[in-house]
Amino acid sequence: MHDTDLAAVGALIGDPSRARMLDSLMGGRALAAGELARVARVGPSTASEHLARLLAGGLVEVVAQGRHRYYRIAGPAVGEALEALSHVAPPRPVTTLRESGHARALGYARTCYDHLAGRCGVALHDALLQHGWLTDAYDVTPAGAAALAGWGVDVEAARGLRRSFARPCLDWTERRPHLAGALGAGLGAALVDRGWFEPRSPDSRALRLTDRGRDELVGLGCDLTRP
Amino acid sequence: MHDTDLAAVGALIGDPSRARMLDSLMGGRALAAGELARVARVGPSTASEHLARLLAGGLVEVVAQGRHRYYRIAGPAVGEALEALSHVAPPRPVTTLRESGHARALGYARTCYDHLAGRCGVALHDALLQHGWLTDAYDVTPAGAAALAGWGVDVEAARGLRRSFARPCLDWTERRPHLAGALGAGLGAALVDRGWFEPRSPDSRALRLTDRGRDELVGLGCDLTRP
DNA sequence: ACCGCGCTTCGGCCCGCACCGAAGCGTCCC
DNA sequence: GGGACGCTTCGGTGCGGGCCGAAGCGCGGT
Repeated sequence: MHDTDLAAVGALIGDPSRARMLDSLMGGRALAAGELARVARVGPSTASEHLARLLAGGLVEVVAQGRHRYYRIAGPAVGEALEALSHVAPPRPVTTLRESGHARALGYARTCYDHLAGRCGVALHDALLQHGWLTDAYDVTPAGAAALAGWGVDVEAARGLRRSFARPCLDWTERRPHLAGALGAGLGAALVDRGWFEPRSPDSRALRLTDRGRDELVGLGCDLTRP
Repeated sequence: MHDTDLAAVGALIGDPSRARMLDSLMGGRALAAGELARVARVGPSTASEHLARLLAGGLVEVVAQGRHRYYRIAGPAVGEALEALSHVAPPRPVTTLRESGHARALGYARTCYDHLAGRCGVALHDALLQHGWLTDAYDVTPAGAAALAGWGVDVEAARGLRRSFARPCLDWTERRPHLAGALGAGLGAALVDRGWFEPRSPDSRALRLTDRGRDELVGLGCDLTRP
């Protein structure tokens, strides 16, 4: 039996350089150490030390490919913890036009570890419920499974994974749920594969909704208007 | 529009003294500054400074009563964030027999901000579902509402609150859901009022299951055996 | 009114951690 | 094979934050 060391994990997240790294990794992609040094705005040696701490603390995992070392978030629980923390984190007022655009983009569509979040994520979640493809017990109906298969989402495969199948994940920008779990992850990947969303940059969580994506989501009844 | 400052909230939690305070406050009661100084094992002046930071950061709120200042967790979102962080926090191995007992007690029954958690919390959640008092969409059936009313839980009042009615909260010791939301909070309070659970100490999250509570829960079909 | 108590604020001290540059190791490419 | 590149480790530096004791303020009780 053990107790947990909240202070240790808080301190890991509590450094600005490490927080910037985790923030980028929440985009769901694995990033190389050099890239993480760049987003954190520190030198390579400093980044190495920070990454060693995140690794030892279990928040990230690493895969070596030749001389490149790719780091990624260690699993859904870490993603969930960071998203939950975002709800209680103080706002950081934006000071430049560039930051303002980035914050707006995050609020519209972004990756929350492995699934779609933001305005678009919440609208999609609502539409799935509205169409009866998803039940309010977060199960998929036969009609829903058929429709999602048309999008390239294998619902049965998602069901067989050793993680939560589908569940609401409270969106920090919308304050309403978007879809998480194995189903949310499958959907997020499929919608990028189909070209409905594309990454805004290689090291950011923000996604861009393409014209095709907008047409499809609006056709589905998603309310994408900005509040 | 704004972005969040993950580092700032991480740093708040990342100090051992402040983490100990938050840990105690997750017991759901408001604690006086002097009590928090004691649990954090620092002097009054240091405790004041830490509390000022937690207050400024929005993690706690304060109520003054005469010369006493009572601090408590600022709301359910903070409780949820701390619980989610507990899932990814490194284990802190216990080094004394006293700590070992405390850790075991936490795993058996504890307050997770305002609802019952641990083995007992999960067993109760499962029994509510098993009896059909709670649906898998986390709504209460008429039979459930009647039964819970018999326990002193006003289900309709819980439904009218400006917070999530009922939802699963993943338990960090059991790795399965216990019941959270307004319903979980009402239930937690009622079971303490009825003497099924009592606090182990004034500044700890750990609860003791009374003989009466055990009889009632076992009679309900709860599996309280330790793994 | 006076004293004790709870709590906060302030100034000073010290330790830990983030940072850097340099050096070293391994991989990749020509 | 040699050089460039990506990354890690190490030693040294400096700064920030936690800690304490002292002082001050307000409340409660006699």
